Amino acid sequence: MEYDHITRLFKSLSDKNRIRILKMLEERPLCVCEIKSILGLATSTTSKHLSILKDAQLIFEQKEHKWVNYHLNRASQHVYIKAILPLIRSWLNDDPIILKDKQQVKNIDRTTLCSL
Amino acid sequence: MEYDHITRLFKSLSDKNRIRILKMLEERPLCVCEIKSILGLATSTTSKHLSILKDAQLIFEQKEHKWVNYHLNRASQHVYIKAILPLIRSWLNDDPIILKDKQQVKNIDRTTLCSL
DNA sequence: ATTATATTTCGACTTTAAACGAAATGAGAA
DNA sequence: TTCTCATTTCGTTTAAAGTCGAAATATAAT
Repeated sequence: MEYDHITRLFKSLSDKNRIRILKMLEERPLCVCEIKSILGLATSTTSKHLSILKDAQLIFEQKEHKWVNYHLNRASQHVYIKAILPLIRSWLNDDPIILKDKQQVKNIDRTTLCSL
Repeated sequence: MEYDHITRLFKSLSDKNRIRILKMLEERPLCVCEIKSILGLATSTTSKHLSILKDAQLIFEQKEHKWVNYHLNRASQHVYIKAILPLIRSWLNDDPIILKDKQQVKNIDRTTLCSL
């Protein structure tokens, strides 16, 4: 059923932490431990959120050295993703939490951050 | 928080019965008992789904005689609704379940349907 | 190979959501 | 007012989702 895709996509977008992740990824690709420390969640929880976003094809992963970088799937040819990502991109850009998250993305350094 | 609106909107879209309701409402306004009999759900469940879609501002209600008609909120000036409704409108139009639902919307008569 | 570390998977717990039937509400009709 | 009937609200049950910590996996550095 085609609308199983759609409900899964919308479900992946129905959690505030996942929206925050997507907005952070607009700045640059991020690894799990960077996202985890900005959101203040457990590593396992963060990983789960990322797998949900990946299943919905909103993001993809790319291994680099010892990290797994997650990227926004901007080049997707999937009709739903092509429609939704620009909407997310245009929304929430004045939200204080989103602004703070993005600022942190600019300031953090994963090499010092992740070895805790 | 602004993204509470967004997550509530996406959550309202993350259920297949609510997607079916929105697609049915593209045909014409419907009352609870019409929707209930097409979806095959209990009246109370159907009413709950409608209240969730109403809270998300995707639909609105209008009382007429003894029925409550639910309408797609096509004239909404809300930026999220203005963006999402046309997407839903353009999606799923070849899905067999959606097609069957819309056909039923054309054929049913609420006066005989609802007095059971 | 062994160690270190980033991430995922697993198991448990808590919260939230979907579903139903029954009872309450509210708006015509008699 | 009283009755009828469409809808909503309430209480309960079941299923799904979010969270954590611990264990397992995978990969880089020593």
